Amino acid sequence: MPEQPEAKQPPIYRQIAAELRSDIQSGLYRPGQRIPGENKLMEQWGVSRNTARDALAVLREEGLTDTRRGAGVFVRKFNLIPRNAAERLSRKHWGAGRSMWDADLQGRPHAEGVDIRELEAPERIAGPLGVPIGSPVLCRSRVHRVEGRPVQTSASYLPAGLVAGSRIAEQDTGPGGIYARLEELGRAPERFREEVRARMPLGEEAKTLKLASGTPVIHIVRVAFDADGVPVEVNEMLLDANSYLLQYDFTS
Amino acid sequence: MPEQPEAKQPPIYRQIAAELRSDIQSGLYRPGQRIPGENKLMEQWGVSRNTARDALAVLREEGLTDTRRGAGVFVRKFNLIPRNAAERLSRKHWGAGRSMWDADLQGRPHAEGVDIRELEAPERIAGPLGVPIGSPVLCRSRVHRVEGRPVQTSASYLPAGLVAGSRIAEQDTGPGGIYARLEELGRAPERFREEVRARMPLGEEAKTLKLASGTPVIHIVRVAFDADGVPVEVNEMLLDANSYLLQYDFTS
DNA sequence: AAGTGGTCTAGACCACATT
DNA sequence: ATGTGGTCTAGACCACTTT
Repeated sequence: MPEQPEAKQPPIYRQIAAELRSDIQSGLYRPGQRIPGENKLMEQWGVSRNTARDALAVLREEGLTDTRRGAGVFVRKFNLIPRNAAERLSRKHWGAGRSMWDADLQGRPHAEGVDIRELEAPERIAGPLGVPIGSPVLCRSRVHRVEGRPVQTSASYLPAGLVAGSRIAEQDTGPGGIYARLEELGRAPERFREEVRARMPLGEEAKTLKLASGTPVIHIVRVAFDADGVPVEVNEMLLDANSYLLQYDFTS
Repeated sequence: MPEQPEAKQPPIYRQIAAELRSDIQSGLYRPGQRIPGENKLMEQWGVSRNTARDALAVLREEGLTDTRRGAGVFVRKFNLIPRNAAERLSRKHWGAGRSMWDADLQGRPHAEGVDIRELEAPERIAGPLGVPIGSPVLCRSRVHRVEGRPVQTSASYLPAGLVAGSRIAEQDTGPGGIYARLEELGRAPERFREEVRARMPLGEEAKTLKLASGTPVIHIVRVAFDADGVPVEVNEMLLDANSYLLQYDFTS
């Protein structure tokens, strides 16, 4: 009698991961709750430390768990900040003297310090901004925080010639922010384009956003155009993907 | 003389990863090119296999490299498909009898097989679609491919009552697709909202999209509203984040 | 046949958090 | 003080790809 070829089993560490995953998704382990760690898995499954680690690494890379050294492995909690692009940038927001950032948080606290410098436009900025590579641009960069936790970095680039002498180059840009100032210069932004990518953070990015592993970043490049269709600002943002829900409205 | 406290070095595997990363970003290793593998790193750095593996795992999780068993580790190539939401869904596209999918690819080939079934609306669909949980909906799901490579899964949900008897429930929905059929029913989509998240794929998702590890997915839920603001369709999509560049245009 | 990455064991020591 | 995860070694065998 010919032997039935056994269906090839996945490796042990994936079996362990699969069981833990389904226990999380079934709600057996709830968000914030602790799941079996390396030592427990070594016992329960009779595997070595590295194999148990491999299993836990799968879940960590899937973003399902947070590991805290010395404490254990915990089911991750999510807390999405809705970010409606059109609403944030509608004239009534900056026209009324509020900052765009307020729109996201609906009044929640946020600390910030703006770094302002003039530099030579790198290629990825010069292109969308419609200026020659290396030409002088003003860069306003900052880290956005929610309850002390960094969730986004952003850098706003404007042609140096455009903003020279305006409050845009100052720490406090005044009521309505840079868009209100651009309007005073007769270059109010009319149209926007956002380009959105998602990828894993590089070493440095993960550090500044304090990202747990298994957390992607959302990379947004927004170009603001004035009434003549001329770019006036390029804003490059990096968002903690576990903290954001992007919303885009449009019509046919 | 008091000793200067040595700046704590990062672990070896991170040092190795950092060097390889900068060699990739500096262009020393170009996309598609092979980088030192486990055995090479064991030699060069005098470390054990697992430590070399840990270093390569960092790059893999950052999405910088692809590893091919038996072949080696290679710098990843990117090939972004631009996806302009508004353009895809503009009336002139489906009005002219073309499928939305064509807009992305500009004529590039794509195979597809649509799976059609009626099921009870799960919570995450029923909510946006504005129907009770468990009520009957038609689901049209498929895998989108570019040059044979799966890059997206999508599932379109419509209230069963709305589409009963129309070609929407058939394999071939006819010229202009389901949106043209909805228009014939007097329920043409007027307004859309897309909600965009990014996260790591779960085990099954990674399999169907054939995702290399270190590749996030972009999760889009699009709701289409008719002229009265009533939802007529919910489309849930999962995109290979390494294959897509999303574009959104809007005005202030 | 030779080389590559994938899985796994059995130990060890460390840094950190909790008790 | 104890337990946790983080790093690392030194082996081993396997599956796969390339030559």
